[in-house]
Amino acid sequence: MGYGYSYEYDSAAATVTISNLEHFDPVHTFLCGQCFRWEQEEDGSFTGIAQGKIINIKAEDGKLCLSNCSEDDFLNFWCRYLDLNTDYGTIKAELSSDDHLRRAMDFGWGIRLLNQEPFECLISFVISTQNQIPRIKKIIKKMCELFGEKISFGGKDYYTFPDCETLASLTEDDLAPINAGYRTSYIIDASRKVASGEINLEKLSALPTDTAKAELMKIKGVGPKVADCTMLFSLQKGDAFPVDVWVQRIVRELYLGEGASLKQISAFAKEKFGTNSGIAQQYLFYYARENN
DNA sequence: TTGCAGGGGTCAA
DNA sequence: TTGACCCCTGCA
Repeated sequence: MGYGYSYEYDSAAATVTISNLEHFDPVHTFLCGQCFRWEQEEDGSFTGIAQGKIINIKAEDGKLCLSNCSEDDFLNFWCRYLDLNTDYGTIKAELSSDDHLRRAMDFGWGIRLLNQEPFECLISFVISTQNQIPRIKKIIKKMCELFGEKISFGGKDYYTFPDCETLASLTEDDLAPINAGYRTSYIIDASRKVASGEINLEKLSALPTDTAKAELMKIKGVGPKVADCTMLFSLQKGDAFPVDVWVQRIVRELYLGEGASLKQISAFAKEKFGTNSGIAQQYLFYYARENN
């Protein structure tokens, strides 16, 4: 592979075991706030669904174990989803010239930026506005239960994220049971714009970040923060720097002082972290949130 | 028990 | 630039 790690596939157990993988920790990666649907199990492992596939990921003895995973799915999907072929060693070396960031990276050393599915990511962050994580998760879960497809795994039922056509066909009344409040109309607007092709999420990935951002912000309920999150977590825009209250707090405290405006914070990130802004944001965000 | 503030922002005026 | 906002939770 050329990225330091190697893997073994056990076809009888449908398990991929990855060895010598650095800079990856499931707890850091799945709980750093970039995703809402990876569930932590009692044994500390995580179960998640993407592309209609469900796997369990467990870190053990320095190895990473992917259960319910075919070799084909690993190579063609999960590898990219988990961002395993990005060289985090080099990125971290570049960022570590900054003392604050080095401390944040020591703390959240195992964060990787997932390459999530764009539509799910977009809707999830539309739901996240002016909301707290437990409620965000609850709303998304309910939406998947009502409008996704059921998949059984390990004796439990899981649900896929609904596709844009399904959500686009719904009314606000249909969505009332998920209790998303005023975000309900945003969900419908976003779904209809994607389903109709007015917004082509896959194509946005190839556009310059500013252009893609402006496109996304044509959707109701999508402002600068939601657009940045969607681009960073699902459209491979590593230079996107989502500024939420936590990032505002920590950037003001560590770098710019109390008076810094939102605009100044964005400009600061662009200048200081450049193409690595997104990953820098995740380390800072996780560090700020876990340590208040 | 009840009431109130505030939350991973965004919209509309 | 400034309130209002659905709903939920934590805390007097």
